[in-house]
Amino acid sequence: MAEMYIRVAEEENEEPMEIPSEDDGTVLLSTVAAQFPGACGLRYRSPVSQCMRGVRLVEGILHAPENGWGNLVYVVNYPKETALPDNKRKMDEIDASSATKIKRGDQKTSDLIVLGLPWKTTEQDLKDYFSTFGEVIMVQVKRDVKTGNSKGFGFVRFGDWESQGKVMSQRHMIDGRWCDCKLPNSKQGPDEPMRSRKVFVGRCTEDMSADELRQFFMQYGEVTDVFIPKPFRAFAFVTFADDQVAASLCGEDLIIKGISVHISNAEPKHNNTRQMMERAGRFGNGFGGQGFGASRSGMGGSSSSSLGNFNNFNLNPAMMAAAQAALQSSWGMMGMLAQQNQSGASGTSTSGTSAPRDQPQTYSSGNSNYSSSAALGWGSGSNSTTGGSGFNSSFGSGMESKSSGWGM
DNA sequence: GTTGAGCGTT
Repeated sequence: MAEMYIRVAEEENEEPMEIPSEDDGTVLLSTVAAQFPGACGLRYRSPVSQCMRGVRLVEGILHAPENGWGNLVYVVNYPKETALPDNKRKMDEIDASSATKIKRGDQKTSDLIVLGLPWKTTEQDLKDYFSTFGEVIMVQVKRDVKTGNSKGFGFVRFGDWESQGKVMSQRHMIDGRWCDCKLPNSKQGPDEPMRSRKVFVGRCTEDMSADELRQFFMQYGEVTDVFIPKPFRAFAFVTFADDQVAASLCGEDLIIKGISVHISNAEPKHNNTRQMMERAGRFGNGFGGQGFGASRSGMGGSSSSSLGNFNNFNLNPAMMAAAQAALQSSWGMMGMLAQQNQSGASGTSTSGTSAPRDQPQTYSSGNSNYSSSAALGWGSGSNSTTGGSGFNSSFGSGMESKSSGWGM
């Protein structure tokens, strides 16, 4: 079938945009969503019945009505009535809604990190590419100071919120590589696990591509990220723009390409103190025999000082500081392994290797290898002034050592 | 085979 376009608009009487179809005459929901972020379907007014009709949507693919797409204007469906993008609101509505929007402060743009850049990509290349989405007010390519080589990532900032949203909601082919644009870790506030926007997708099969997953999950809400570990491990992560969408899917079994996958909440990536503490608590009975971090619900709330939670245990401040230092240092937990038995210490160290980039990379920044030989003594000895139990008990489980951000 | 890469010399 020859290339064709269907006409799509935000509202029935608004100026339509032409959206390309696939060779087989279907239209991908992702194609629609690329122009209308958050779109979850299409509808149209039947010339016969004068009623609105939904367009058939199967696993991210929109199928033409019986007599083909024709010249009708298709109207975008959004998951919720309120999801209409602000820039499409009518003027009087803007005045009404902008006050609350601005008060919430979620209109401000932020630097976005651009991951996966080809080594050769320059700031000019970035600017040229991203300018098609809106006004670009800053681009950077991060380089090794000594060599001047690109580190393979950069930053971009847009002048307006809508451009930023659109850029974050899709992948980008830049100089021949797929790149992702996300909020950098430094800008991601601490996110309560319970309100995570990311879900874990278990029982994936190898033939489910990231793109297919994105198209599938798009029906529930705007998808901002899909992650499939390589090599294949039968699971994936899908991040939504809206935490409520993520929450609503948890526990569900969904059928993708005929396969039942299981959705559950994504465990936090263990790379910050609190999360490591919580996790540590789940393994060997850590501190004072109490378990450590309590359950999520128990810990909840205070996004501020994660150390505050230590007050529940009889550890003196020096130990608390040292504990945090140890957790964040490249020694990870190893430094804290007391001379004791390691009860559950086989751990889940993801093979610290691999640089699965398809371009040769030579100048890597090594962080890694915690040689298990050196055991810092953490006995009950001289440190403990508060008498109580020290760090005697085992602190098992291989912890990774990197420290960066709130990866959710 | 059910828990993830990489994050900014200001």
